[in-house]
Amino acid sequence: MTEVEATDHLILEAAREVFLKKGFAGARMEDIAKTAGMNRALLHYYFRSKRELFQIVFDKHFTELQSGLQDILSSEVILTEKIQLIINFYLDKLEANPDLPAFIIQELTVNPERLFLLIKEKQRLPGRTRLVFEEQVREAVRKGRIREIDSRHLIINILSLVVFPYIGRPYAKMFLELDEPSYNAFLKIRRREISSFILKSIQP
Amino acid sequence: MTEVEATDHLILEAAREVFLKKGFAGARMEDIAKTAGMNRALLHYYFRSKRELFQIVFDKHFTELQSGLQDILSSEVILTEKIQLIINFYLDKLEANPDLPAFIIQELTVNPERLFLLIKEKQRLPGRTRLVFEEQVREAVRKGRIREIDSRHLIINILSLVVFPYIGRPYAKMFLELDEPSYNAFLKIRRREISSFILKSIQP
DNA sequence: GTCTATAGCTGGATAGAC
DNA sequence: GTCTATCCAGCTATAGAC
Repeated sequence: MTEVEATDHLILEAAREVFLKKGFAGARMEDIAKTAGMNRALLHYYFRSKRELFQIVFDKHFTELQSGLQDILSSEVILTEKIQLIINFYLDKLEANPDLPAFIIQELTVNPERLFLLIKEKQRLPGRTRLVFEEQVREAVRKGRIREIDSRHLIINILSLVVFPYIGRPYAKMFLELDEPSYNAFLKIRRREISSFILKSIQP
Repeated sequence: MTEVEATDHLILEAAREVFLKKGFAGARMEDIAKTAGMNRALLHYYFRSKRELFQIVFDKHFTELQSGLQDILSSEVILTEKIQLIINFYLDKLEANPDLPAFIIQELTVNPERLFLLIKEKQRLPGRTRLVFEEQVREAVRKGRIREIDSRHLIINILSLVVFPYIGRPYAKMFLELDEPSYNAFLKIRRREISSFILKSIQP
């Protein structure tokens, strides 16, 4: 790694940290600079603008999540195991980056057009992989292995149960009256809870 | 209603509209003023600051949601019906105010301390009503009417399934490749889907 | 009460010395 | 490449005329 690459990397790490915690609007170039151990001017020397820096961080995280999900959806494993894989893939990511969902959702809400550019760029429309999953669900229903259910609702249900406790963390903490460590413990146990909840609900 | 009250009300309505759509940081006093048909100076004449205006709007919506939920949780109806009531209460609110969850979550994420002030002010800790619900769930489990489940996970599951499709709307729309009207239709059907999903998953 | 004008601050971006 | 100094836009908030 050359020195420039190393500095690039240092800045991107700092940017990741600050943007994930504060979002685009809330983040200050000053904070990123300090975290990276330099001043604002140098930041702008390496990356023209705040927006550019943000896009790099955002695109990396979003693409990682999305292509991970699509890989699993289009893979050739039986339905129940596939559901398990999705849950574990997401929860692993979220345990490592608890702020990730809020970060992504907030940006998509402010800036929904970006999504289509990103998807087109990566040449990977969700439709195709979703159709594979849809067919698999229909097949399972036909064979009587699960109850009648629309695959779109199923996938949204899975994502809801996995992601909401992270986006809604401050609310859930208050409601359940748990402090940070207790809430994290709650989330740990929850991994198993989500699986059985979903598997139970699609039983024939 | 006096003239002052009418103007107050006019401003609060405008503020509600703008804050819900843009959040605190994204909202501009100029936008609120225009929506209310006046200029910024007059806004400041009626409400000292942007923060004050925001708090009024936020507190009203949050308290409404929260006390509605607590009323249902502590009411005396059987468990399955109670679940149904929660789902319908939330979905009615969300259909009328699709931006509400993102608005609330975003503020709580940036400003979690406010929550405790709000709760204390209203003299209404969630703990007590949660305990009623907890006991009800335990009772249902004991009587073999539902399977063994932790009431805390159950309530978080319900909220997840109801709220996520609204917070994650831009993501879900892209993933399911639906335009705005189709997605709204999807959400309409979903109301029934959520009920059966939950009720199925807690069967003994 | 309602307006115009403007003060004052915050924060992204750039110039220019080293 | 890295820094200090500075510019400038955007926005909240207030002063002051009417």
